[in-house]
Amino acid sequence: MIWIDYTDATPIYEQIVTKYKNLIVRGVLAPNEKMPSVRSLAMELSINPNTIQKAYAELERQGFVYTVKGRGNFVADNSGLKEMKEKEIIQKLETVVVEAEEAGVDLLLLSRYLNNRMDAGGK
Amino acid sequence: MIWIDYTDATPIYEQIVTKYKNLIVRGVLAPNEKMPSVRSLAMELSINPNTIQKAYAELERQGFVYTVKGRGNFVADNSGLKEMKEKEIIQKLETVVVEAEEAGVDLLLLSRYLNNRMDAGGK
DNA sequence: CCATGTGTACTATCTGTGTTAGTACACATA
DNA sequence: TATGTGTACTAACACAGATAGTACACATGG
Repeated sequence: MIWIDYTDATPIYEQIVTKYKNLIVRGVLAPNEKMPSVRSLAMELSINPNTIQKAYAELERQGFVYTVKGRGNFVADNSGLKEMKEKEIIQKLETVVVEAEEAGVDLLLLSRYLNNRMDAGGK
Repeated sequence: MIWIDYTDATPIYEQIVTKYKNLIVRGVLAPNEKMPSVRSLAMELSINPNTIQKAYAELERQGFVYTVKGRGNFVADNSGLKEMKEKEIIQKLETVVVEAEEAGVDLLLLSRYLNNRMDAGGK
């Protein structure tokens, strides 16, 4: 279902968090669907169970999954998750905008890039 | 001239690199103008000279300053620096765009935010 | 009841990065 | 010659990420 990019400096547990958030927000994983167990996912990805545990704890903290002791982790049923993810992305966009402003780069440059990018993606 | 934000998780030397790149690109620092010495800037910011050295080495590596041994660091004279900074920012925007796509978030959301942001900034 | 699978909580260890501290040396200039 | 400059080291510390191993509590199906 997911994979790890070892050429990416992003910590493994963060990659797992991001990828599962995307799967959940896109609806690939249905609400209340069971997540892979900590041990099985660790086996599948060939990484340490503690790292999976850390990722799951973060997913739960952010409200994307809920945990039932002795049974496993399950996808949360929350229509607000997509909106949360959208706000997260807008926040990152804002960070880029601020950096552009501080460098004296015209935001029109970003706007043009984004528009071209949308045309290219929707072809 | 610059300051360090200790509430920011970004490493000190990276903050210094980013801030001086902005000052140079904006023309606040003129080409061939002398940069603060490693030791004096370390004193001014109350941080270790080695950290400044690391920042200056990075600035030189990226072509924003040049070094004359025994004399100091000086702002590079290169009209392409602004374009380099622009490409760097576009690259960060692209990263956000990819994350949006992976989460199934409509790029129109980003475009609308950016346009509103430009109107607000240009008031 | 019991074996198994589950989450959870520890401790210990290793690695890499960021930072500080201290020393030393070569070069440029007044 | 004294001072200011960049540069190159080594050592030490703190922290984050990751691994390894162990242990315990809970849920479920036989």
